[in-house]
Amino acid sequence: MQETYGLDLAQTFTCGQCFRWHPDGRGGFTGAAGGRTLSITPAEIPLLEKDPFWRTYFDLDTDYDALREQVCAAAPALREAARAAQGMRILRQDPWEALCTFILSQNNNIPRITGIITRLCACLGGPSEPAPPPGPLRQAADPHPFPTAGRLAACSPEDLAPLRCGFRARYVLDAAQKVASGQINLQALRHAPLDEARAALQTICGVGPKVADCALLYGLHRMDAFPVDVWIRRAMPMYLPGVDPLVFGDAAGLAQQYLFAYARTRACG
DNA sequence: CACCAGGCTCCGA
DNA sequence: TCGGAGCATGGT
Repeated sequence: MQETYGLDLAQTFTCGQCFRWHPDGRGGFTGAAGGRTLSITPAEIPLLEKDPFWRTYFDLDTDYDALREQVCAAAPALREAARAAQGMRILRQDPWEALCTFILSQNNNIPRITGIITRLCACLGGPSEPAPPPGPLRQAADPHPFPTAGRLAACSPEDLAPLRCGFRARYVLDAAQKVASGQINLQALRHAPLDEARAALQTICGVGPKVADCALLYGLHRMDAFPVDVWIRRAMPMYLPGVDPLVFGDAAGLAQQYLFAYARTRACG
C-alpha cells in the first residue's frame, strides 16, 4: 500500500471532479491532462512517482492520512465516509480547464457534460504539445488538448454551436475573455483570501457560488473551498446535522468530497 | 410527453 | 434578501 501512495484510481476518477478519464473495463483508466494522454491500471501506480507531471497531477506528495484525520476530528460522523473513500485524491487539474469544465456542468448531467468536453477538445483543442519523455508509463502526446482560454476568447457563439452546450456557450466565452485578457489571473487566486478569490471568479457571467468553489478546489487545489451542490445540500443535514463547513478549515473541500462520494453511493443504492 | 440534470441570471416582491 | 421562472439540450 505504501508504494502506491494509497491512491485509488476508481475513487479518484469517479468522484465527479474530472470529466476526461474513462474506465477501460478492466480496472484501469484512460484519460488526458496537461497535453498528454495516459492509460493506467492500479498495478502501474508505482510508476507515477518517477514522472514529475503525473506525480504532481495525482497529488502524490500530499499527506492524505493527516488530512483525513483532520476531517474526522472536525466531524466524527464523516469517519465512515472518509474511510470508504480514503484512496480518493484531489487531482491537481489545470485551473482554466477546471473552471471551463464546471461552467459547462451547471444544470447538466455527467454523461452529457462528458460529451460536451469531448467535442470541445475535438473541435477546438490543439495543437498537440511535444511528446512526453519515453518511459514505462503508457502515455503519449494528446492530439486534442483542452483548448486554451486564448483560443476560446477568439471564438464566437456560433463557433461553439457544434458543442451543443446551449446557454452555457456565452458563459464559457465570457470566462475565456476574462482569463485571456488578464482581467482574471487564475494563478493569483491560488493564495488569495478565499472570499476575494470567490468574488473574482463570480464576476464571470455564469459563475456562481458552486462553480466558483469547484474551480478553486479542483483547478487551484484550494481545499478551503467548499462547492455546495444539490448532493451536499441534501447530505449535510442528513449526515452532518448542524455542522458548519467552516469547522473543516483548510480541509473543507476534501470533507465535502468524502461526503459527496458517500451520499452518492447511498443514493444510488 | 413530461421531467430532470453537481446552477445561474434575471425579475418581481 | 428571497423565491421562482427561464434557460438549451439530451437522456429517461
